[in-house]
Amino acid sequence: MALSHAIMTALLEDEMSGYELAKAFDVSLGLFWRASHQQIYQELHKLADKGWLRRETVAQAGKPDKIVYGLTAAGQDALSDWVLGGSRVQEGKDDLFVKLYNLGQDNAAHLAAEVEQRREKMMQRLYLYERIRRRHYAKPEALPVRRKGVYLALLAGIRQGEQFLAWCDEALAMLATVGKPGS
Amino acid sequence: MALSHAIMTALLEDEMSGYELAKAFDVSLGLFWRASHQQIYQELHKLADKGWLRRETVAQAGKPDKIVYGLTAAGQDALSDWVLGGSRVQEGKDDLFVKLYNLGQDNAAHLAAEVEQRREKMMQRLYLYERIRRRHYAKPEALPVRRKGVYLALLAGIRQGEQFLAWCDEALAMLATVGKPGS
DNA sequence: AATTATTATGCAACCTTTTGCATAAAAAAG
DNA sequence: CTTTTTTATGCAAAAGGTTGCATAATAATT
Repeated sequence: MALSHAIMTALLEDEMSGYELAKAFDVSLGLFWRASHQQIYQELHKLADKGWLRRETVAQAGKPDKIVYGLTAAGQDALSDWVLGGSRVQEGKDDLFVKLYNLGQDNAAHLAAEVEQRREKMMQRLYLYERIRRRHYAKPEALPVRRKGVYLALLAGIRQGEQFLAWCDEALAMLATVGKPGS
Repeated sequence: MALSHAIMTALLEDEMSGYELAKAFDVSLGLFWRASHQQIYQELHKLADKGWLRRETVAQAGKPDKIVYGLTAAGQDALSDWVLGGSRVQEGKDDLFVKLYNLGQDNAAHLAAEVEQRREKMMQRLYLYERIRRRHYAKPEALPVRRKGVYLALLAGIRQGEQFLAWCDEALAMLATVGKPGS
């Protein structure tokens, strides 16, 4: 289970509340590791109980109180150790590829529409990636060490997205020939 | 939940036992949808109870009996309907990308080793993909409709894999500059 | 003035997936 | 002849993740 480590990683630079973490996950680490707010709140409790996070209630003007979490020394150690251990990969699961195994004249149009939709979504995501890249990672060689790692992760996302767009185009071209009169 | 539909998809062409399904998942659909044998056996029971699969015990010479499953008409209908519905994507989760956010002089060598390992694994997988492609999908335009879909899924796997290899090379180059004397 | 959106946290039920164990027959290896 | 591997199926506990609901304060909208 590495959600805990993803959360601690997000807390490396800034202290944050559960709510802020949930939002940060949507635009940064979350692009590589999705988590719902329920999961995050639960995990924060566990990590605080373990002594890897410190919790502090902060009163705010004009907003409800929040509980801000920060890494403890023990948390930092645990995180460092984890990085040096083995990695797990949980391969993604996508209905679309299973559906393609069921391709036929009757569903070719529907599948093409789904591919088109995915293409759109990926375009939007790539747009976000590129904006982040230009703003924060324009000169990757000049970055401080830790940020170079973040850059590499971002780069993986960009490359994968671009490749996916190209595949969508190929798939759409082939799907267009299926279910047409001349086939 | 689409494991059930992945299983039914695998049974589209051949009837199979749970054991055979588990092995087929390792080299075909399973490249897009991982499932353990426990999951498969459990799902087979559910699908048979629902009436979407037919079960038949087959005695074998020199081997234990097996239970062979095949799609029923109801199962085929359910599968067809599912293809026309909306899709779900469960994005993959990979410790490696989270770890990259923790890059530092102390762990750069370890992370490089992990990337190198991934590269190796992907090379092997790509080798398998390419063999399948050459043997069964050499002329994609000439394939029957359903097989064209399978080809597109395979193509996605190949393209993604090739992209990943390229990323690994870039990552290794950058990681090599971290933790070195001149940085 | 009433409704909707945002900030903020959390419980509980359920579903899915993983992990560990158990059984059993036959073939292959040592 | 004993051990290991392959074929074949399954249970049960635990972990991980999703869905739905609940609360509560303030800000913004209609």
